[in-house]
Amino acid sequence: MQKKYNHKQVENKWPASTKASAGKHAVKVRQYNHHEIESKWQKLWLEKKLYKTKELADKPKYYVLDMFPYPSGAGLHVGHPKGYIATDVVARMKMMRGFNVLHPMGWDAFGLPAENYALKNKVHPAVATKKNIQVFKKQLGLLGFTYDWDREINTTDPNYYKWTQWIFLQMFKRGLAYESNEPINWCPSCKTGLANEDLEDGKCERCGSAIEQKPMRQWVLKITDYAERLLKDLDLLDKWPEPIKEMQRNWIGRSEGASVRFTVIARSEERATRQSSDSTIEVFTTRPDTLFGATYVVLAPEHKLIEKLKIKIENFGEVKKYIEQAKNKTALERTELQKEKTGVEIKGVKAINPANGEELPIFVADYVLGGYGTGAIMAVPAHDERDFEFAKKYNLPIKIVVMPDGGSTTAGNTAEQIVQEEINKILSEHAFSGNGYNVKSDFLSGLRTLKAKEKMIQWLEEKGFGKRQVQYKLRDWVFSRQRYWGEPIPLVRCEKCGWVTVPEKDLPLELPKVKHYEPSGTGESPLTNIKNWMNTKCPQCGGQAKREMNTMPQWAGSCWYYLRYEDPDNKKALVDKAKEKYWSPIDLYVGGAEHATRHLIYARFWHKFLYDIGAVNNIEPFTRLQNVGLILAEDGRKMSKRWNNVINPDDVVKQYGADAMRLYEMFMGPFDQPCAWSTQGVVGMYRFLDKVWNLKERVASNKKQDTNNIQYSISNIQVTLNQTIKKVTEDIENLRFNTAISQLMILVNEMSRSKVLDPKSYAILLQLLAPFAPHICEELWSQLGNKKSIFLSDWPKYDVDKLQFDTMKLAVQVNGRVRATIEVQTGVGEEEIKSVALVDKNVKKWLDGKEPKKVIYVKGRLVSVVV
RNA sequence: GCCGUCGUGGCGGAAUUGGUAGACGCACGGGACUCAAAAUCCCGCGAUCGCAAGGUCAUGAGAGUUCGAUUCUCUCCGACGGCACCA
Repeated sequence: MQKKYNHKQVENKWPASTKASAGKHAVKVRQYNHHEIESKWQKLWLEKKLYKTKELADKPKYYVLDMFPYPSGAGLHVGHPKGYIATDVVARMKMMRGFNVLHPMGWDAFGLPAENYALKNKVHPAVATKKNIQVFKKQLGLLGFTYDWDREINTTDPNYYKWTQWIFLQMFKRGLAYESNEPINWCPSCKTGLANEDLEDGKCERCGSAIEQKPMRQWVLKITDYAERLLKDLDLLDKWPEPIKEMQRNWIGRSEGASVRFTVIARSEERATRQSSDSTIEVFTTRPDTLFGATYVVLAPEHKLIEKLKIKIENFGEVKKYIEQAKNKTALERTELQKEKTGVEIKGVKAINPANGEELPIFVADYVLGGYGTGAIMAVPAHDERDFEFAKKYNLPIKIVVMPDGGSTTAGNTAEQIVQEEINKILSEHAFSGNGYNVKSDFLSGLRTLKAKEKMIQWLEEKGFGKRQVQYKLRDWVFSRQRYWGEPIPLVRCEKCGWVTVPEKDLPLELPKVKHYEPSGTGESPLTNIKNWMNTKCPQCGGQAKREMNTMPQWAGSCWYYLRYEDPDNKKALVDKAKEKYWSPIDLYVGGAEHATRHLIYARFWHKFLYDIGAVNNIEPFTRLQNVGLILAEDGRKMSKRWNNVINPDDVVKQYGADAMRLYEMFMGPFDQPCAWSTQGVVGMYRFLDKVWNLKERVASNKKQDTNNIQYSISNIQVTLNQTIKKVTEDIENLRFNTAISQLMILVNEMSRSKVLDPKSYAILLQLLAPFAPHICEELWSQLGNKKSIFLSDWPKYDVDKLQFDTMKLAVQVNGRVRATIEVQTGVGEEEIKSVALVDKNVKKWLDGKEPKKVIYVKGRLVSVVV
């Protein structure tokens, strides 16, 4: 792109006092005026459309993206832009390195917080959102980002959510969206159902209320169908932080094991007769090798078998009472009460252990979860801590079938006493849940745990008692919200046809504009009150029908937004045209680690689905992921209105300038680590920029008498300059901004020490600094006489031959301690260096006449002498 | 409880991945300039002994490998983050 600046608008005034020979105490020109420079260039960049992005065939593309913000009512604090600054630095450097860069921005504006804010302040969410976006946009504008605002997106724009709805429809058509009536997490304060991912310690992630379990009609997305791929493909993401991948692995929670069927019989205690029942209990276990140690079976309170066995159960009243109690516990209570396990025996029925035919008692207990596995377990108290606790409390038998390794015995001929000893040891405190070898296990006895598992699975499969099975902790995604401010779900309920999709041509299905949108709390969406919207015709048969009244959750819009930036006109049906994707996948994605198991899982899920239907051409959306470390307040706490410690970026920009603030946020520490704000730190950056500004006085003019000095300056500075080009380039690529800046400071310090400075070196400094401090560098660049923007210039390259000085200093160690420093010519060979080191007088002193045993030379570093 | 990350001056943090620990910045101390202050510039700045040259001790604690460890191994202590009755 060949853009030219109109320099009529830019006065290149050199300070009157500019003199190449700045004397020792020459009066300094005052600091640079950041107000003037920053607003001037922000305006010019915009006017000249420096950031206008186009698909170009002749340049490699680079797509760098921030997790787009939620435009809250509170505005930005200094922590928000940290990630945006980083992507901006990378974007600017990539631009200068010849890449065609896309660095867009948009708004994730649907969802609970926006709606709650609107309710509280008695404004319509649409109005509040619009206003908040304006504030955010203005604040971001002050920081001089490279956004192409022509590509701005907003998830609440019907033109946008048309495609959110479209994707939902595709999922529905392929059976990935289903209706369910299972109990779900219900927030009594937000008055809506929530997904597992929306909870924090059993509380609502948003408002902190205790979550209840409530059966409710809801739409659920079958993310579990993708569990295996979501897990496996993590291995492909070699540019993701390992901790984030680990968090996703844990969240998906894959475990291998077996499902085992226990036959249920009816046995009355008085009559001791055994009647068959046509029921079985299926359990999931990761330890099929311990099947011989099972001493009872437990059903979750939600287990359907209980109702089915009703007439056979002798103490049904008692059982029912327990189930009711369990139901009334909130998720929080259920986990908080884990110290004390409770349960009730279901009398009149027994389960048959398929391995040995033993009759086992059946319990109902809420330490078994209804939502995981089959909602039933075989209890092996000797080898599971929870079963152990429960068995102790209810005096149930504990049978040891696995022995820990070690001891003098070999598998197969275990001495009875040793076994008994181990048993006593184990039974005194804990279950033994580790691996070992089997005992008292019939055909498994003597086998090591891994082999025993395999053998048992084989046996179960042969006999038809069970099979190999994989389980995930990941649950399907509860996708409907009983709230107003979200995308309407494009489904219609017809009395005859059942659920029918809204035809694609009728999308977007717009959210009706209403006055009252308070949540009803009944489990129905507030949209229910809008009768003329709710009642509609069936698109299939034309009969009476009603719309789905729930809306989509906050995360829906952010699942695919990165694709929307591809399309500046917001018109094309780009979600279904894989081949037209120019920018995807994202080369660098930056955002907070708190999204590890929410947005980043949901988005990967949707992306894989879009891949399956041919809408995108790669299986992972985010090639490289980088986490931003939180900025804490000066007092070390989180920035919050509550603590009154929030720092507003507008104030910082006003006082010290956007460049100083950008520089400081990149310098404060390793990018991904949390760090406390320091206003003094910003002052330091301001001083640094001031130094850079004042350096221009030393840039030699064309006066002849400076020629010698320039030569001197060039040779003196060029090693540092080349080192700096190398380091800054590599550091920005690796997102190690703090060390890049410190290297720039080293260069500037050196330049300040020199009396004159050649314009070329100065220009290179400006180019290297420009991604961090774009305004001041652009200004100084233009003052050097450049007509084109510094960001259209080519990124400097370093000269490999000029990375080292002519001589190098080496440390000499004697027995591991540094005793001397020698200076040698760079090209000198190893043997010569060693002999130079050995004749050094300090080295001789420490050798004390002894002969060195060994002399080690580490290239360019040191010589180590061992005596 | 399980998984992960991390412990370096008064503070934020560097350290080429096993090679002179403390780069760079902040704070602090001294000096120059000034009537004075601010700003700016110069010098100093881990602890300790010494007038000095220089020595000794120092990267959470303890051990180990090595000529040499902030870096690798083991044990322990502490902080932060995630998950949590997931069978």
